[in-house]
Amino acid sequence: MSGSLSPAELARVAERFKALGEPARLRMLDVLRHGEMAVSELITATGMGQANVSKHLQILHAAGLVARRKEGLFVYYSLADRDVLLLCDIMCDRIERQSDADQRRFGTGA
Amino acid sequence: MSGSLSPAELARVAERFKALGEPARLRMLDVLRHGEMAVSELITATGMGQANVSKHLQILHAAGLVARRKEGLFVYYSLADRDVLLLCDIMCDRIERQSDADQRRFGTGA
DNA sequence: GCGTAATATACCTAGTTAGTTATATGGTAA
DNA sequence: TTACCATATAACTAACTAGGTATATTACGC
Repeated sequence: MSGSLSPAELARVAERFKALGEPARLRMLDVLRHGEMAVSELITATGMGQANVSKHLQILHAAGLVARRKEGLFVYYSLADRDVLLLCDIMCDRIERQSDADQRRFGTGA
Repeated sequence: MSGSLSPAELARVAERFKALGEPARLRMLDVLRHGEMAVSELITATGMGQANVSKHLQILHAAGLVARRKEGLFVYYSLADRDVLLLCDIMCDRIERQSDADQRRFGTGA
């Protein structure tokens, strides 16, 4: 965000943030922290439906957040790079800081 | 994203990413890089409708991405902290890197 | 008080999307 | 070939959302 982004650039950045803006997809990324996984493993790990998992994976892949590798019948997905987790970590830290601030502001009920 | 986030935590993180996943809101944040601004200034700077700007500001504020300060008739908004821009910068860097990679892969047409 | 300016909200419409079920695609094994 | 398995996609519904217009709220000056 160096200032004065073109509409096309804004749209691309927004697309990627939007891909992260869904609990189901964040959960899948969280699961993928443990390493590369086949779709069927993700289905088991998340408890989500097969078609739903597949669709979310397409969205994550289109956003460049996960990498894809085919091997026989199976398709293995993994985190595209460490920035993906960095983004989530920053966002989580923000939330922790704001939770702390809220507690300071409203008290913990002691 | 330290692994095994609760559904409530996932929802809160997703809410914040989703707030960033809209070109109009990214544009507003980009404009706010220049400093605190009243709503009317944002309307002028972005060319968006008044109700629309106001609604997007509520979303950004609910996500903790902008700070709000009232002064008389005016309400001034500003970036909540530098992490907001950091997130965008990381995402932009990702896009630049991937654009570079695409150019290397497909050629620049020289 | 009244009028007016700045912002927020209600309401509506059109477009989008998550989740589902059913089906298609691609690859393997017999 | 046929049967089967893993994944992707199509089609549908319900819920959500961006953007607009109209209205409400809030604070100021008179």
